[in-house]
Amino acid sequence: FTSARLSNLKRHLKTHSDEKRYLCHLCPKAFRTATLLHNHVNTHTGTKPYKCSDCDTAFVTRGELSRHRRYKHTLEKPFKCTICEYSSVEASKMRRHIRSHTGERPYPCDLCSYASKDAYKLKRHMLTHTGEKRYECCVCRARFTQSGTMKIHMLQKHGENVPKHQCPHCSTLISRKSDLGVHLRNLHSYMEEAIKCSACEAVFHERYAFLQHKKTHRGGKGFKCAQCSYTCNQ
DNA sequence: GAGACTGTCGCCCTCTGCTGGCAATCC
DNA sequence: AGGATTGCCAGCAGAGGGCGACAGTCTC
Ligand SMILES: [Zn+2]
Ligand SMILES: [Zn+2]
Ligand SMILES: [Zn+2]
Ligand SMILES: [Zn+2]
Ligand SMILES: [Zn+2]
Repeated sequence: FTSARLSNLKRHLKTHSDEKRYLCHLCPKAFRTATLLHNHVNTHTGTKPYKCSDCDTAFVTRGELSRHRRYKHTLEKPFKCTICEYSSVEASKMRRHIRSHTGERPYPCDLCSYASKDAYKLKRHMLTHTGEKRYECCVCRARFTQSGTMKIHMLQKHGENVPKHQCPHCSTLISRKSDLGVHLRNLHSYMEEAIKCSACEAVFHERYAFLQHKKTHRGGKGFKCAQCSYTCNQ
């Protein structure tokens, strides 16, 4: 702790020494100031004097209520990113966001070369070293490392009449959206170097069109050379 | 002193989307 | 029969939202 004024330092030192003269009568905890004790007692009694007028949540302090109202109701976001359109309610969120532009990674892992842009991702990453799987499917008891992974397991394995994703370029139906992305990249993206059909002179820049074309050589209508792979349709 | 207000740190949650092993399918 | 292909799947990282708590300051 550092401070420009000696008086502040003296006051700060008190926080280390004769602290916690205010005792909670409902539990063993103690506090430095009456206000802190008061707020703590409110957590026992559930007393939250500041009620939101637009929903039924309530808070211990006025500041918490006003932040809540910015998040949920007024959507006022005072902190604006100078690089993109993002804005945030809290300054710390903006600092965190800026790192997604700069790529700065201040949270290195002690056990591998990974470094994270925020504390939460590092903490989550550490679970990969311990092997902990803290989420369990309540139906089949399978375990997962992240809650979102379990959620999609629940949906895909135990869900009923889950809609699949229709590929916009062919008739394939795919369960997961991200797997449709893989499908699109593999079969429906433009390829710089063309593929030539081994049975004719046709040339393609899209894998799906190439595979569709190859099927036209099948079905017994073609004439196939017995010595090599040459075929033709006439 | 006791509140009120502000700025900050930290915890934990969700939504999102890519990766690579695996097993089913196809030819 | 056997290799190539490809959706299924869990693992795992990117980004952002919401709240609890507290230190410092100011006002009364
Ligand atoms: Zn509200
Ligand atoms: Zn930005
Ligand atoms: Zn690591
Ligand atoms: Zn399950
Ligand atoms: Zn398709």
